[in-house]
Amino acid sequence: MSTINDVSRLAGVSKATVSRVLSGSRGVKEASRLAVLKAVDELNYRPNVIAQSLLSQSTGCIGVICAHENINQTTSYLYVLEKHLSQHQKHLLLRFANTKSAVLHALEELNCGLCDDILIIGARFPLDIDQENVILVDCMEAENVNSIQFDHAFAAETACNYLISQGRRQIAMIQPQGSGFADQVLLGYKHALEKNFLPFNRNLVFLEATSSSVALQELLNNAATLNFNALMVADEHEAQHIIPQLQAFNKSVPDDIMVFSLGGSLQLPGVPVIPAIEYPIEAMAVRIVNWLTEKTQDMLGTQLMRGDLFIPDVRRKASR
Amino acid sequence: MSTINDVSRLAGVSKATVSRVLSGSRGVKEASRLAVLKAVDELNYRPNVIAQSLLSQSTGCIGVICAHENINQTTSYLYVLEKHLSQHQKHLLLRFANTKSAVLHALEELNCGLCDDILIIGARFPLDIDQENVILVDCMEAENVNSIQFDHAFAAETACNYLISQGRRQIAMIQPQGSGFADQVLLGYKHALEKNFLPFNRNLVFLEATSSSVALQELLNNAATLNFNALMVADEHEAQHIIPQLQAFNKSVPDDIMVFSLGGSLQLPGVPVIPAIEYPIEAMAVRIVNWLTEKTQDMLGTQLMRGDLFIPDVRRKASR
DNA sequence: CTGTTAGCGCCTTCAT
DNA sequence: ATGAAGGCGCTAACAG
Repeated sequence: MSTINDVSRLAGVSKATVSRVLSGSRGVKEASRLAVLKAVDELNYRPNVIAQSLLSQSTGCIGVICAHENINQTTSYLYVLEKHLSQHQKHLLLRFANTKSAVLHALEELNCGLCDDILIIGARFPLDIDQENVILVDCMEAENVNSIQFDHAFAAETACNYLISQGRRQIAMIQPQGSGFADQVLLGYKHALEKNFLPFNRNLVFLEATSSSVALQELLNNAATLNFNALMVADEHEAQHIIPQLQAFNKSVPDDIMVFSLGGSLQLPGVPVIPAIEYPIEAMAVRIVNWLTEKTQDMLGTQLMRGDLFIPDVRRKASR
Repeated sequence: MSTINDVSRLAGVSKATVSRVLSGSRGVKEASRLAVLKAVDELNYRPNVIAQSLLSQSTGCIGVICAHENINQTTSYLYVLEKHLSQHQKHLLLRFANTKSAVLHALEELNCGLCDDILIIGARFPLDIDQENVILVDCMEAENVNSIQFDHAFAAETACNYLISQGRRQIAMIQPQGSGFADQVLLGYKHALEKNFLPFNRNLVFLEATSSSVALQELLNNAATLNFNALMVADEHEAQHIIPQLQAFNKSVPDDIMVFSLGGSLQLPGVPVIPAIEYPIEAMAVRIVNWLTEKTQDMLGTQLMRGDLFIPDVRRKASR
């Protein structure tokens, strides 16, 4: 790799002039400007970003630590994030970490000059971090200033309302252990019931379920008395586990039981499409990039991010 | 962030001594060693990797450009790669790029001092790159020295043999346009037929299919005469598109038609599990990391990577 | 054993 | 308009 010295020598000017030409060339004689450009082209010179980083004290690298349990959930995040970051000449440095210690370890490794800022996404365990350049996205227990959180109560309320509007008044709910949002979800769930003058049945609700399978079995064992006709689960992944089990018990989806995902739908080919709350990843990415570039407005933590209600289009079921 | 100067000042030694203590401290008086360590701890000092990189001319960053069409395919790659890379203190710099120009653009941006080496994964378009520090993984037309390629002919042959062993002698095949491996796959397919003394029926094979849907329709329209009972498709994604369409035509899978994926199975919950050729990602990651760290053995291009035959365990169908 | 010196490649004053 | 010099934070060679 050729350096600025090579260029300056070949062009017969000083390093300073080369630098000037390459960064907003103003106050440079046209002749030397051309000489520099020619030398640059000849040597195929590209300024070393590391040296620039050392000087500017910023690398343009954003560390992204994916703490989500199931990786498929993160894929769409990553794709959208990378798109927005690269549009702003920022680089995405990827890390996976499923436990608190793993996250902290990754944080340590990334946070020693390599990354300007760090995103932690989808952690389902408490994470007492309070660094200025770290922002938590969809993590639990983030009283931190820098965080983007989802409005799970609102999601649950919307979901209930939708289900009720579809004639489903016996709504069961399973939240896996350690989701971290059980109380918020329960709040929204209860709100919706209250507003619709429906009673709250404790036996329909499984918060902190060790196994969603077992919770489902318990629901099914009491199906005769509970008589539930809708089931809210945490995310698409859960839903796709649950649905075959319902079918195995001769419950058709959605006719007998409508399954609703509170955490987005993957919409992969081959899997049944179900109604869901879909969090606007694009909008989130925009908010993140804004914060990364502006750094002034701390509009991150001010308001919870609300998802959209996604309803499967039955007509398009078979099409691509 | 505190620098080595702060530490040396606080510890009352020179920068050099600090550096010595932190990197394989030998030949340092115990007293000053402890003083340095104390100062380091007090200031919470961590050496700036950028400055180190400038000196060592290597950043420990590996650029990974995902050129796969469908992102879900890349997720498992990324996860495994990141695991192996971070174990070797290397960082994964992620980029998505679906077109040749996008890949070249990303390459340009990553290849100016930021990344030591760059991986391009799953490009389905020709990519005439010949840089020492770039390695192509599962890309088409990689006569390049640095590449890991999959043995698609072997995969097709294995697939056919398996299908024939299952009593499926009328094997259809759909390869999407621009997969880049159509000829290799065809080779393996023909080999298997020959070795089993089966005739080759041109109408069963769709290479360079603009739309796999249309190809399937053509197959189904001629189902009476073709009478096919197996169908090989490029990957799981294709398979999950195809299967509902088969079912819509009252063909049951796998009873009437066994669908086989030549490019791995995602094994997501909710989607039917089908037989497939599964490429050993872990082994691939090991090979890649070996090359990145050793750089000596060019065992990358020497042999094609062969996949394993994956057969769904029917008994476990309903379990997690 | 330890401090001084000289750069890694770049950019930014400060003179000229 | 342009060159020389200094320094970003660190390490390696060279003296002591």
